[in-house]
Amino acid sequence: MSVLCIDVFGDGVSITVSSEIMLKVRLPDGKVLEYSRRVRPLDVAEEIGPRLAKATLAAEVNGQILGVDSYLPEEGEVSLRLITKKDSEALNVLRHSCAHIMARAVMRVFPGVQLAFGPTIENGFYYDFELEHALSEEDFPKIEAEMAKIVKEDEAFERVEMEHEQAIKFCEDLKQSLKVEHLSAGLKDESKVSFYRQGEFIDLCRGPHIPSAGAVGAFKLLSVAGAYWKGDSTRQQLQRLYGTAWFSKEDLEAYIAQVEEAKRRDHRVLGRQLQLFMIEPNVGSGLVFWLPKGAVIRRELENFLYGELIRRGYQPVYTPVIGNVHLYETSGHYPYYKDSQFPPITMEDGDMYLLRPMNCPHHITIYKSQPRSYRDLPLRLAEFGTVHRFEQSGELNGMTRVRGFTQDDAHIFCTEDQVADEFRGCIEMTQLVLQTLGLSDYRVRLGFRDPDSEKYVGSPEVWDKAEAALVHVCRDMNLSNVSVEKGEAAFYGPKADFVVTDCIGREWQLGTVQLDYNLPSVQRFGLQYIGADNTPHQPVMIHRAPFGSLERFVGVLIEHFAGAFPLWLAPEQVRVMVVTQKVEDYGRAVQKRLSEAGLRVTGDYRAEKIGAKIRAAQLELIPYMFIIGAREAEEGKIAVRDRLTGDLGAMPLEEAIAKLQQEVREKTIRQVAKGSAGLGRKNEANAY
RNA sequence: GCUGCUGUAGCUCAGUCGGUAGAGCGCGUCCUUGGUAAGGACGAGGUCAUGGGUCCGAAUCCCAUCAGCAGCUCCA
Repeated sequence: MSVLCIDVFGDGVSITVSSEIMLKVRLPDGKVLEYSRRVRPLDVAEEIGPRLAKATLAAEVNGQILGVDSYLPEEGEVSLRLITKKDSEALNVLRHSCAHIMARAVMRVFPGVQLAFGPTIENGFYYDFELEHALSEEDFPKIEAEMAKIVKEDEAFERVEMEHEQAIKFCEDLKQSLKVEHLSAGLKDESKVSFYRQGEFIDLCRGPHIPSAGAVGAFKLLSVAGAYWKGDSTRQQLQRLYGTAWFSKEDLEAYIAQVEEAKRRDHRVLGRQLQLFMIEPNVGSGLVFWLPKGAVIRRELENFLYGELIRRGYQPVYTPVIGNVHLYETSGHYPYYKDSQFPPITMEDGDMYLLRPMNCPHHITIYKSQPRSYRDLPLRLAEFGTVHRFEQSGELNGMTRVRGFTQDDAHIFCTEDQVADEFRGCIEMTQLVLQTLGLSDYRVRLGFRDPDSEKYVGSPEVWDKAEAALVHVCRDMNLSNVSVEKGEAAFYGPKADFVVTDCIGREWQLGTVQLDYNLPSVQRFGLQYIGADNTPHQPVMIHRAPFGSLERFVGVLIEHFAGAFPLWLAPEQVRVMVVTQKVEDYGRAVQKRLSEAGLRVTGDYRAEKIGAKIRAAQLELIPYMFIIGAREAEEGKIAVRDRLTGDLGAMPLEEAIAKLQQEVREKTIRQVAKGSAGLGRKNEANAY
């Protein structure tokens, strides 16, 4: 008698099934539930009788899905991961099943469709199809109606296993040529593959699936787009249909609300509304104009970082934004990256100049300009360096993906012994930057080399040493959320990328610290320093940029703060407004005093009601309003209004100035209210 | 670069069957001088992305180009 043990992933429930349809559920508290008719696998098993082994197994107790999967218990005990509804994994299972349901519906609406792949992604799923008809949103209601029908019918997902050859034949009979290709290419080494059947629909699939379609509580088709077969841009393009699915309607609604929130925070929208930046197609795609208000934010960030650079022993430099092509030939970037560079400028004498795509060769040029001693190291050269890369047109996106951008770049030249300390310093600086801006939710991705790949330069020993140093530093610093990803290294060395999650859950790769044993090498720039032993040695380089680029960083910040910047970054910190024009003179005097106190201030002396002026300032996300009426003018005070909390009452001007100056000095971040984007929300005064 | 969608006033958008353009916000002027999220009146503002084509006639239909959006591919 074969027994199937289901090991539970996560919270310690275990289920045992015998071939005689016996099932026990052991809960974490030790209690054992005898199986009941409500346990799904038994229902399915009974339907197919002796073919229990082929049944899809899933466990549902008292209406809760405990787990899903299906396996053939051939001999003895088989271990099977079981997923509880509480696990994030359970949603993925649900969504993948929903992808099958969607594919089934599409096949019903558009017979003859070819199926490609249909995996889950964050917050949803997609399925790639090949079909003549160009899918559009107009087709969604039809497909969704068919999906709803399938969910309502609540048919079970059934696992079917086949020998490899049998599977190929099977897919040929189904006329699913993409599946045939996948079986004979990607899966060619598998002796056995599985399919999942649901009614008339059957699809090559590893599983697992929900027990039956009814478990899908809510779903919605989202969009359709092109995607290449097997992710290869040289192969045919398929139609990718995106959708999302949840256990309940409430979850779906919450998700849709979150998407709406993201749209309202879109830096491209806020950037225009708040007059932070613009892009003018007549000048060029992907070329950013920093408008006066955006320039304030950038300058404040630069000043902040500049102070840190000096404190940490960096030496700021300025270098040319173009350079002779030879430089980039030596670095190895040209012509290797030719396609993503602006084409070189060719002079009459044949000399070629390149708009620099990176700053490193220029800093290296400074290093090389004189002999270096070990006493000079570490040499830390910093520059807000503007670079240009000709990104493909479809890759451009607001400020987060542009063709001209400024890196808060620096290159550290040091000895191998100094690598660990320097690396630590870079990480600390990046942490400080993120912490100061309230981007506290991030992970550090250590990109290591893939030992089986040959695209990396340098000896394995050096790599091992570098990677070990990184791990050591991260461990030593007690960094949480560090993950090692093999194959993610730069070709010249391992790196640590800071992947930041903003306040609505999206991930952005911003800061980076990279170890480089390649560019200093004899094959490249042949950098040297004279060691204590009076012989030449090769330095190690560290490339680092805490922000990554000012453009992307500010783009992310706009969305993170929903345009409502902390006081020290706010383009306009205070607005003085008068209740009546009779006190305009006093208002202007207050404005002048604020300006002298170093605050960025404007005044609103229009012949408008005070309510209208307040509203305008609220919508412009100005942190403080100093309101002046006859009373204040008489008492020599101002009435302070806080954008977030409203009227703070009257206070002496100097007291208010001190309060604001302190807030600027401390770079205070006042609550970023989730669910409030700031602009465009009407009749929701409390949201601010 | 690829697939699909989109392009009308500074912004957000409407414009039916093809008959040479409209709203709100914003902007300007005037009236109003007020107490914590919108006072009123009047006015200016558009070669309907650009270039071709069909038609008596094109914002509207067709083609091309450019740009934007979503996704793919890419990201030193």
